[in-house]
Order: sequence, then structure tokens, then C-alpha cells
Amino acid sequence: MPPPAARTARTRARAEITEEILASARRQLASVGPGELSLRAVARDVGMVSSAVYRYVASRDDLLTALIVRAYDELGAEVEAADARVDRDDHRGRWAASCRAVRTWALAHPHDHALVYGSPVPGYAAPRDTVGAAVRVVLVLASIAVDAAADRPPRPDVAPALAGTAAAAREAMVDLGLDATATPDAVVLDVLAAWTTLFGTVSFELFGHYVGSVQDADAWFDHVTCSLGDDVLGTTD
Amino acid sequence: MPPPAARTARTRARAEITEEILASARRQLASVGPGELSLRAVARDVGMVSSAVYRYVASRDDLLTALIVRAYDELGAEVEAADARVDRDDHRGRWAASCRAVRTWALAHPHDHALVYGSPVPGYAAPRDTVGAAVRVVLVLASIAVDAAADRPPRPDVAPALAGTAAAAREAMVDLGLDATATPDAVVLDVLAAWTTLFGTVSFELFGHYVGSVQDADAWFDHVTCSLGDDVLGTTD
DNA sequence: TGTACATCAGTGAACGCGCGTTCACTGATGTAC
DNA sequence: TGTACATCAGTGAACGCGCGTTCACTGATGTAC
Repeated sequence: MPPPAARTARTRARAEITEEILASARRQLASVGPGELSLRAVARDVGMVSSAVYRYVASRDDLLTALIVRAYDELGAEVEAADARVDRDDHRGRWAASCRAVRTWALAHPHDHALVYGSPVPGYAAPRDTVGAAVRVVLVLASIAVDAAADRPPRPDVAPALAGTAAAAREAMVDLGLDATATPDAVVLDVLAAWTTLFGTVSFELFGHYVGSVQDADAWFDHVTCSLGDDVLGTTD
Repeated sequence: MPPPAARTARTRARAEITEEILASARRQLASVGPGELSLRAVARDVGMVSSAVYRYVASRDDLLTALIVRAYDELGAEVEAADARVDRDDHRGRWAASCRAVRTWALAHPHDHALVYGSPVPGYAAPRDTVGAAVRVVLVLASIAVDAAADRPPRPDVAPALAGTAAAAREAMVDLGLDATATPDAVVLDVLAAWTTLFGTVSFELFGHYVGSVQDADAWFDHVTCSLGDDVLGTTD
């Protein structure tokens, strides 16, 4: 049983080459779409024979999973950092910063955004590993809403048909360490809706649906997310 | 110069086989993604030799364009019909019916929805032909808002940074025959935002982002679109 | 510290398969006189 | 109405290319004594 701390030349090289393979695959996604991701092309790119990449990656789907997890994690980390930079009590500032971080990352990495928020890859089923990373952004949004809800007047109950959704979403938040037990159902649903609109807006911009209508994309995005802030945090913040 | 009305056996067959080719390609999109759409597979499916499909379709991209236009047109027609079934003065009823038609069509044709509202196809540039069809849904939404705006109190001006967007969107509507000249900027922007959220919500559901949170998808969708109706049409309708 | 053995990265050939597109061709359908 | 010619659908072979994955192998790196 070798000590896991031993960073031999071999393990170091392994980490670096794995990194190179991921980076190459990621670059490839700029021109081909996840369903056409080619292991042989990756091998050529990193200067190996095609069979050699199987030392680092079990299969094509395995590589795709790694790319997905990495994209979610990178975005999640950005958003968490953006939120953390703002004073805890400035809920609207935290909201705006978090939303902007989502868009900034997506504009910088449009293909990674499309990979995780665009069309599902046919024939590919995302394994469990991806959900932990996927959930980071909405958790940031939820934490801001939870903090803001403490200072707000109570909200009316939601329709019975939505109670199950609110309960499930709240439970997921609590499981992830966010104390949302006292947060009203209406707030939980608002978070879900705002999260949807946030990514819907970014995707519409990135996927070209605003061509011909939205002129100033920055202003438009701020306008949309500011309205979302009104809904989720209250206008009297 | 042959009379164009002559429906000879040849032209009839041509129309039918073109139809078969489109249908086969569409079916194929359920399992492969637009970038991997295979003309040879289509040829096999319709019982031809691969080169024969070039009598009907100029290239792979050409086939993709036809599928995109057809998807937009089919959805557009559904939404127009749903709107038309409701009394003209029942703005909220028209809104709900139009939104539901979008979701119903998307659930029935998830791969067509992904084709037009999901990730762009790398290396494929949609030609001009597609925009006329693409615009039908938002035009229905806009027409409801324009009708409702006539009965509503005036709205405050929008921020200067958004004036260009409102103007461009209004101009597009007017070009398409909708008299939005008197509709306030704020309403135009609300339509743009609601349109975004509508498709954002449908895509989130279809692409699996609600797994684990949204329990009753019908109720959730109605909740979201009802709120959008409040924003776009006013609560005092 | 030196040697024997085990681990593992990378090679190169192979299997069996797919693709888009072009081209010269046959034979049926349509048109003009 | 009948015949000569033009149009066009579909064939089959070919070009030149791609893919994922397996396998037996060489040779370098790491480990235990």
C-alpha cells in the first residue's frame, strides 16, 4: 500500500497529461459539438497514439462527464466567489454580482455553457457525479434569498399544487447545508423561477435569439436580473 | 415554360419523397443530434442509394435548414391557432393558451425543440430563410400585449440604455404587420423578457434541470406563465 | 546502495464500421410536334 | 394519336476520409528487499 502523498514523477506526469487531455477536448468542443467529440482527435492534439488516451480516460462518455463536471464546477466557483466579494447584508449587490458572474463566465466559455445548459447529448446519460457540481449556482442564489427573507414581511401560502415542488426544493437546499427551514414556500419558488430566467436569458443571448432585437446586451441583462432581484429579494431591500 | 399547376405523377412523387426524407431525418434527430445527422442513414431509411437523396436535398446543411424551418413553422402555427381559439378580448386567456401551446408542442417534439432552442450546431450558420419562421411565436405574444396595452394605464419610460432595444423590437413587430406604434417601450421589453422566460422554462424542464426540484411540472409551468401574464398584461385585466 | 521484480505509459497494427459527395450510367416519365 | 427528344429519378462504384476500441508488445519508472 503506497503512501498516497508520494508525488512521484509518474503521478505528477499523469496529472499533467490528464489535464492536457481535458483541455484539448474542451477546445475541440468549440468546433464540433459534444456528440462528435473525437478521442482520436484529442490523441493527435496531445501528441499520442489514439490508444494511449485510454490510459487516462475510460471511454468517450467518461471524457464527456469530466468536461461537464469541470464546467459546472468552474462556473459554480466563479459565482460563489462573486457572491463572497460583496458585503453579506447587501443582498441586492450579492444578487447582481452573482448573476453577472454567470453571464461573464458563459460569454467567456460559450461552448461549456452550451455543453451543460444547451441540448442534452443524445445517447449520453449524465452520471450522479455531475449533480453535486451542477447545484452550486442555484445554491448561491438561494442563499441570498434565504438571507433576505429573514428581513421581509411574511409571504402568502403557495397554491397546493406547488407545495410539493417547494418542499422538494427546500429539502435539497437543506441537504446541501443551507438553512432554509424557515424560508417561505413563495421565496423558494421565486428562486427556482429566477434561476430559470437567469439561464434562459443567458442562453437566448448566446444562442442568437436576440439578434435583431436586443441592442445593448449588458443593459438588457442588468434590467432582467434587477427585476428578478425585485421578485426574489423584495423591492424594499 | 411548363404550367406550374401541372401536378404530374413526377412532381407528386417528388413532393412525397421529399416529405419522407424530411420525416426520416427528423426521426433520426431523436437519437443523434444535429451535427451527426447522416444523409446515408436517411437514404437507407427511405430505401434509396445514398447518392439518390441529392436529387432532393443539396447537402447536409440544406437538410438541416429545412428541418429548422419546419420546426419553427410547426410551432408557430400551433401557437397562432391556440391564440385564435380564444376570444380576442380575453387577453389573459389568450396568453395562457399561447404559452401552453409552446410547452405542449415542445413536450411532443423534444428534439425539434432542442434543434431550434438548444445549442447552436457548430459550423452551421442558419440562413435568412429561418428568421421569418422563427419569429412567429414572439409575434403572437406581442400581439396579445399590444391589444392589452390599449386598456392599460401608461407606463413610465424605460432607461435610456434600453431605448434602442425597445425601438428595434418594436420596429421588427411593425415590419411584420403588428401595429405596435403606440405601445409603450416598457411593454415591448416585458414581451421580450416574458418570451425569454417562457422558452427558458420549457428548456429547463426538457433538458432535465428540474429533476429533483419541480414535482408537478404542469402546475409549475402555469404558475410561471401566469406571473408572466401579470407582468406583460397587467394584473387588473 | 544495488538488484529483481512489478507497475504502468505509450506503441503500432488491426477490426469493423461509418461518413459526404461526385460521377458516368440506365431507364422511366413527360413534352412538343 | 404517335413518335422523337428532353428531362430527371435512381443506381453502383469510387474517392478519401473519419471513428472507438482491443490487443500484444516494449521500455521506462517505481518498489521491496
